Amino acid sequence: MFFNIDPSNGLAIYDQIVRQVKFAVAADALRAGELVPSVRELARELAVNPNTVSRAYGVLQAENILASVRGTGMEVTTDAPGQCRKDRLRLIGERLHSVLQEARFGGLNRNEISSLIEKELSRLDA
Amino acid sequence: MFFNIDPSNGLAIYDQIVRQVKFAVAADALRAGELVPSVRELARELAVNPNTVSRAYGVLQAENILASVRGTGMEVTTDAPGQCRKDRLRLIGERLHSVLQEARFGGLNRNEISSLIEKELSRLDA
Amino acid sequence: MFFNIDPSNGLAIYDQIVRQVKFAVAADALRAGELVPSVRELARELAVNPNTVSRAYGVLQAENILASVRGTGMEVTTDAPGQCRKDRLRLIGERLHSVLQEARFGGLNRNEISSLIEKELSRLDA
Amino acid sequence: MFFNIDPSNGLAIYDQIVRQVKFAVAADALRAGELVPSVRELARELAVNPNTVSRAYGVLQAENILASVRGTGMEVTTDAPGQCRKDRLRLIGERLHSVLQEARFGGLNRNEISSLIEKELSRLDA
DNA sequence: GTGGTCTAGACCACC
DNA sequence: GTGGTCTAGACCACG
Repeated sequence: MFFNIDPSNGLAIYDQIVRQVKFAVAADALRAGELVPSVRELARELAVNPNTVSRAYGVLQAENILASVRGTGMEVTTDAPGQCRKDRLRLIGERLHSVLQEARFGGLNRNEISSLIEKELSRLDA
Repeated sequence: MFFNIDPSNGLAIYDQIVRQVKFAVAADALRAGELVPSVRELARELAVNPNTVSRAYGVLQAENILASVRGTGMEVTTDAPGQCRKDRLRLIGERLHSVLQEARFGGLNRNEISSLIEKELSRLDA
Repeated sequence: MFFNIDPSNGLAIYDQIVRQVKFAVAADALRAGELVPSVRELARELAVNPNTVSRAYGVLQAENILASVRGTGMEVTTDAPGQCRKDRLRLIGERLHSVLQEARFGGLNRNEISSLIEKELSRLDA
Repeated sequence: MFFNIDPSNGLAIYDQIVRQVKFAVAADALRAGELVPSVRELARELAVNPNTVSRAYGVLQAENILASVRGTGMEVTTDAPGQCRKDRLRLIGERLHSVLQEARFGGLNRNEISSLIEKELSRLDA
């Protein structure tokens, strides 16, 4: 599937799952009405406890991104795509803001920040 | 002083203090031999529990950034400046990498990422 | 304390806790700024697993009824009283509606329903 | 038919079916010897999985409300009417008790409870 | 001491 | 098979 968890991320695992489901919906990799992987399946895939996945799905349900269909699974709501596209920029923007703020506060000038960004962007492509 | 703590940062408070002390040293705002604020003073200033500051100082002591001077306080070691300048890019780079990775994974293309960065950079200047 | 859990209620335990906290706030038994019982304490008192209490508190946090104070506990927010007083009638009204609907549907006429209510109300006072 | 299922009721669907069959018998809408709808027919009508209906009928059979007639279907037993009329008040009374208990516990006084009941009763007639 | 997170494993209701 | 709930017990960060 389209998820990758990084335990040393700082973010809680369940939160990473929440974010990645949102991103997958925002990127049309998951569409309205589609079923997300079952709790057990995703747990196995990510080598994570089912409860952790269940918790993430619970959060997404509370945010009206997913809805449970009895005995069938969890499906993406019709509201989800719009909401997730809106969320995506906000979620990433918040983290980016926090990092850039620290960089600036840490005494890096704009040039140093830019070159650091360039370096990390090319590292990403590799 | 030169510290600002953001409790909703994801990073633990003590870790934010550790990082900011390192950054202050890297930026020459704190020089070798200088005394850092006392645990109590900094705790009051940041509206944080003294134990939290104490823990941060403990970590910095273990990394040989700070050394305790009996009856006086904690001073910046002579090794600190070099070490902190080295650390600074690494610490910020790691967080930046994590965010950019999420952005890329989240389906943003290079242009969208760049414009998001521009937006956050200008927000920072404001 | 002011909570009583009924495992054979149909409602999940964590949901009963959520509702009862709301009711306690609505009834001014818990006021804004006050600390609710700690997770472990309430768990012990109700003879329930701490995770169950924690989950209830998590829901209340998400609804902005409680806020966690690092290392101290969970406190009632300033928004809580108004919100809980609004919620109380709705929550009870919903259950009442469901029961009365069933009674009516079950072929009881208004008189029979009224006398059943009277009977249960006096049972309550006993 | 005379059934209405509410999935957000708290009660399990199969239990709602059990109760409603009992109520229909108690109200003489179903009489001794009459055939209840087939599993498939009722399942289609309620937009519910046939297994769920089958389970409900199984419970009713175990309680001697229904009896299967080979090759024909399930019929209402001769014992059923008496038994169901007895059950009806008990089943509804139990739920009513639970709600009123919560209302009283939630800090509503007798007047507030009464006016809430009035409100819900008139809502029902509409 | 506090809450937050995670694991492991169980039982239930529903499909 | 599915999700929902609960228990038991662990570790972490924070005060």
